[in-house]
Amino acid sequence: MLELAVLGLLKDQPLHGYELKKRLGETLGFLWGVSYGSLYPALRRLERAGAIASVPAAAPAPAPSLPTGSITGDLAAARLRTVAGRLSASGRRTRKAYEITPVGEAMLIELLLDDDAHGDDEKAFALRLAFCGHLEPEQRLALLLRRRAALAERLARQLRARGGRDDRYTRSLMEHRTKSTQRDLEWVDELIAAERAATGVDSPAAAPGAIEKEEAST
Amino acid sequence: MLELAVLGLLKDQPLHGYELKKRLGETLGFLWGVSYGSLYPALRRLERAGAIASVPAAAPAPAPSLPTGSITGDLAAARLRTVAGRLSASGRRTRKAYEITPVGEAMLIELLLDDDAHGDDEKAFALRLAFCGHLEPEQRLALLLRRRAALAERLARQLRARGGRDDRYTRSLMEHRTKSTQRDLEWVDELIAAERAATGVDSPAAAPGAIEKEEAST
DNA sequence: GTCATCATGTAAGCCGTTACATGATTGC
DNA sequence: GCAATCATGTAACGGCTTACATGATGAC
Repeated sequence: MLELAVLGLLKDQPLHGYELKKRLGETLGFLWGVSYGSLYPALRRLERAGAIASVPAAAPAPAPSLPTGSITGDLAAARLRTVAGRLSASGRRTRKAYEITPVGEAMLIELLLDDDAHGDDEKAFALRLAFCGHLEPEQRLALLLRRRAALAERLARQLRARGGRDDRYTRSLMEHRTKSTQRDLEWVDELIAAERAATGVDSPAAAPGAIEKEEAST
Repeated sequence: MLELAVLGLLKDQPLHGYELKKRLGETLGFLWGVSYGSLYPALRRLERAGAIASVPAAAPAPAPSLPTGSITGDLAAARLRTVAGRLSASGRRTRKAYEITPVGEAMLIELLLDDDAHGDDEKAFALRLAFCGHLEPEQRLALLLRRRAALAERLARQLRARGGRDDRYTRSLMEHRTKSTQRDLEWVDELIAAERAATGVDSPAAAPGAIEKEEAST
């Protein structure tokens, strides 16, 4: 799961560990916060697997002039820009930026499609959805449909599960959970509808509607 | 977290490991499914800590005649009743039922109140809510208020977090998550209101309104 | 020169999982 | 006796966390 997040972020641009952690915590932070103790080992694993490579000298593009709002964050960003400028001239000092390789891109696709879904299920889907822009339209649709099926099954189970603890609070909890699942289902249905509308309704003859931007090359 | 669930279930009645796992998977299953590999070690830990005790000969009350609906389940229940009848006469054969001790009840309260909340946060609260019937009304209210605060803070963070990946899917994801948090907040507010209505509005002078049933003794 | 921050990493541990091993009871 | 299920456990591992150790850089 961590690997999926890392590859997804590196697909956009090369980054070094520290910066990766920040993005994982800030821009993707509504998903989860990672710690160095898992991030750096993960980076080494990915490098050994050939999915990412230490980038030679390219200074990472330092977040196109969007102030974060946090004082320390912006100070850090300013300093980073300075450093990056020097680095492009003299070579980096201590930082190791990584870029994704073709192998890594293949792995990213695989992780996005992989049904196994290690871990949380909720978090796993959220992460996949956040990066599903890198998939082909049919693959994306398949991902959404699988999610829909899982949610539908869960809802059925929840509606069936009239048993066990009959406590005021437990009941309220179950009810709330069922409603949540229903809303999740509706949401995914909207996503599916939007997807179908964009790609050509249903038939394999797809209309050329580009949703956002889409690049596939290295 | 597992310990909280185990103690909460044992507070109602003595159970053996196998049955505990089933309840964790069925009646509380919307929370999570535990495996023997964590359940049995947890039981031994709790026993060593003096929180639970191997029950001498008492046959566990086999779920007061509520058919589960599942064929195998009901068959198993029937068999269990037979066995239990024999056991009460001749002593149990292989099963080890556990009952909660006063120490365990104290630990249960502590775990319910403990703010640390190891693990998932969502799951942790769901679990606490499922067993918060064992708390005093003020403690329960405090638990709900803390949850409310946590959700409010999360919502503020989510509303603030206008940055990072500006991707169609990520945006939809963030929006959906924000809505979910809002609904969770509303739900908790309802619970709080109900709690206040039941205990005496707000002042420490509590009205004697008993919501469900409430026992405190061993 | 010292402090805050950037930056990389290691070690130990937690909390859970899957897979495996074992054996008693009961229905057929 | 054989299979299914009830029932208890162990071993190995997985993924992530916290806490710790290290050091470079720049601001003052």
